Amino acid sequence: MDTQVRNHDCATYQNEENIDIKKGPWTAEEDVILAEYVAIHGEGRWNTAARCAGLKRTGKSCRLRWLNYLRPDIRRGNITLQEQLLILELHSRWGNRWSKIAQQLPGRTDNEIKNYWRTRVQKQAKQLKCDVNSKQFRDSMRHIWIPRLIERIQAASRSPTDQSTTYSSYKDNHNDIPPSSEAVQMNDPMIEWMMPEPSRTSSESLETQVSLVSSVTKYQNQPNKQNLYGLYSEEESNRWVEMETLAEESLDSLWNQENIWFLQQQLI
DNA sequence: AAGGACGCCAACCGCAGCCGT
DNA sequence: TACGGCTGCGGTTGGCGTCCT
Repeated sequence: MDTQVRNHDCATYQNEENIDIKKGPWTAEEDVILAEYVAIHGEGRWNTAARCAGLKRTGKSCRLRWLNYLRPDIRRGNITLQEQLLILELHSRWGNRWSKIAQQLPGRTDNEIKNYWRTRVQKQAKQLKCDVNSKQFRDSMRHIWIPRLIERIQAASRSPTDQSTTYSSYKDNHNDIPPSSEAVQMNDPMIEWMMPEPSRTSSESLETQVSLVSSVTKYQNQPNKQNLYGLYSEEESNRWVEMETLAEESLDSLWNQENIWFLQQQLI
């Protein structure tokens, strides 16, 4: 295979390049050819790579295959709870900037995060009968999903065998988190505390970017402890309660046994 | 057992920005 | 400055596997 990469007549192939560009799934042989080419010549210059490696693919296709599949530091497996939390947080800040979000999750690709968002998160929005970019959905994410996600991570870190001990008590003490029209601004302190410090670099680990314990502490120390449902009209309050119930019901599908298993493995 | 519905994910497409000539 | 090639990004699609009836 190595000789196939090195000895291919690049100039000859250039003359044939438009004859039959291959599309569709990559074969194992193509993977080996591309991986060996990159190992020798490095990343970049993908059109040249496609030609000189003898791959009947476009440069774009080669780049995508390398970045999303062949790269040695690709992280396989389910999105973990911490990663889910970070994705939710970063998306609330940056929107559909998948590559930027992916930079904060080592080993994850923008494609993977994009797929995760579309298949999991947008599904939740659909179940809540609201648009994924709507204020309602952002509210439910910020006030229900993210706190509960943090709670689950905390619970897992406390007791790997007990995943459900504390959120109900947390809710009992924090049923005062209705949305307000001003509360969902991107510079809202409620969002800010969840974000990595601006001075931190993308090379820092996931764990250092999101201090989960301090996050929960800050969240629980929010000054507004009164039942703010009373500040809203009956219709608005009913809508919020309905949305919260729906979110609670649909939330469980966001995490699965694999995530719990992963967390447990981290704690062993 | 069969087939239709659904979810997931790899891969493609179009576009924009950058850079060298 | 204009142009063409390359790269990267976000949106979309199609195929495959699983689930459900």
